[in-house]
Amino acid sequence: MNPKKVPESTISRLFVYLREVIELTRMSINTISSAELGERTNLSDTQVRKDLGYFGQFGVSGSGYNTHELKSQLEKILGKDKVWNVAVVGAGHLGRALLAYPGFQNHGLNIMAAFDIDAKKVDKQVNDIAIKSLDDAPRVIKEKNISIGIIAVPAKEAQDVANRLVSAGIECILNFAPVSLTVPEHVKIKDVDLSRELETLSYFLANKKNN
Amino acid sequence: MNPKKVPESTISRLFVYLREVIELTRMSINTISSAELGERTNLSDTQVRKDLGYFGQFGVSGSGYNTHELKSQLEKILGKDKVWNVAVVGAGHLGRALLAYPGFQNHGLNIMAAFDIDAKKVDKQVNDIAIKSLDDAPRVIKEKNISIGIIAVPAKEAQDVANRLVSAGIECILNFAPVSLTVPEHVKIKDVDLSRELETLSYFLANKKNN
DNA sequence: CAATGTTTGTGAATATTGTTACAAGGTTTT
DNA sequence: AAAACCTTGTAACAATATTCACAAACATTG
Repeated sequence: MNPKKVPESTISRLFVYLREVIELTRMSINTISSAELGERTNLSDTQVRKDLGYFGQFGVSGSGYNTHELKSQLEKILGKDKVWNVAVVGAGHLGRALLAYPGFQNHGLNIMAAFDIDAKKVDKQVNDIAIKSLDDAPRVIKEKNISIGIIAVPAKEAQDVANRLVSAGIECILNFAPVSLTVPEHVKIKDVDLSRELETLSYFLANKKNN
Repeated sequence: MNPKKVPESTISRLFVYLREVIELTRMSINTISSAELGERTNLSDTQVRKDLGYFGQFGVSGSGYNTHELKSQLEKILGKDKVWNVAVVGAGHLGRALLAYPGFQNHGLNIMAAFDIDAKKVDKQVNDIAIKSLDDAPRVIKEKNISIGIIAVPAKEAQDVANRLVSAGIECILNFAPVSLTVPEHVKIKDVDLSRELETLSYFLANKKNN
């Protein structure tokens, strides 16, 4: 299925292309060149072509890519036809923001459950989802066939939550806690560290001044 | 100040090391080897040494790194002695979660202002910060000497907001909107695209099944 | 329909990032 | 204080990722 190994950065960019191509089809633009698509996504034309090249030949020399075809090809490549069930652990500000975020549905991601250890939060309702005790997680994760877990708890508790999710059968984790989690080989983990992102910006600012 | 160009990924990892080293000093551990530090951060020992090597020689052959010294060196390198003022644009769920996030203060980041276009939200108070009209942004950004802007508005409005921030003098943008923004060369932009992160995970899941 | 202009797809060249290997320097043991 | 042991720092190497460059394919023009 993957003739040559595709870099993760390519996958990430494919989503960007798809987003743009969807916008183009909405605007009834039927054709786009790699150069234009690159311009719209702040990437080079070759980057666009090379990325797409991993998956076949969608373009037409002399005119470019048909946006409708490219859209459906990208959707197929990226598994947009599939739907995954997601659980959010941690019903603090961030967790609740995620529960309320409307974008997930459009991307084949169904938030099916939310968990917290705080008894005061348990059984409260956020956006049609009842917050459940973390102790119920193993059962609910299996019952509802959830395969993606989002960790939105404080750093201290994150490793424990990760362990519970993994032993409940979760295969992918999106981790918002600012710690390096240890998980078994087969579990895919992705860190989103907001402070770190901001701090990187502040490093950039600090060093800009020194020039 | 940068004898060799330092990869951004190195900078990002330095924050991870710092986080770990702070924890170590709290635990009164005074010395750590690159191997141990690597283990704690899920990185290789050489990676650790190479990253630190960009900035000088902090280690002692035979014993490792002094955690206290490493901590203060990293803090200096990463500009943790400096403080930056931040503005959040968009007071929806995400924007409010950011306003409520206690972590920023600890990282030399002061959220000084929040803006929204929705008149219903203007002048409401979130965590001691009054939400102001986006029209006030240029004035406030200059008055309060704000250099980092966080965009937490819907995709459609993001480019307009970016333009306003840039012309108000913002130098760094953390963008949560799922669009590719265009900004002048001198402005540093960082995208945090939650759907994209999750989608990458879902791509991973989709392709796992096919093996 | 030939001539000119575009644009793709991809090998080859380059650049960047990460890993290996090991000499040099420091620590601990006996 | 010699011997055995650890750990750093880095040069050489390997792996990845990106950019260049151009032939081949198609489109457009006169």
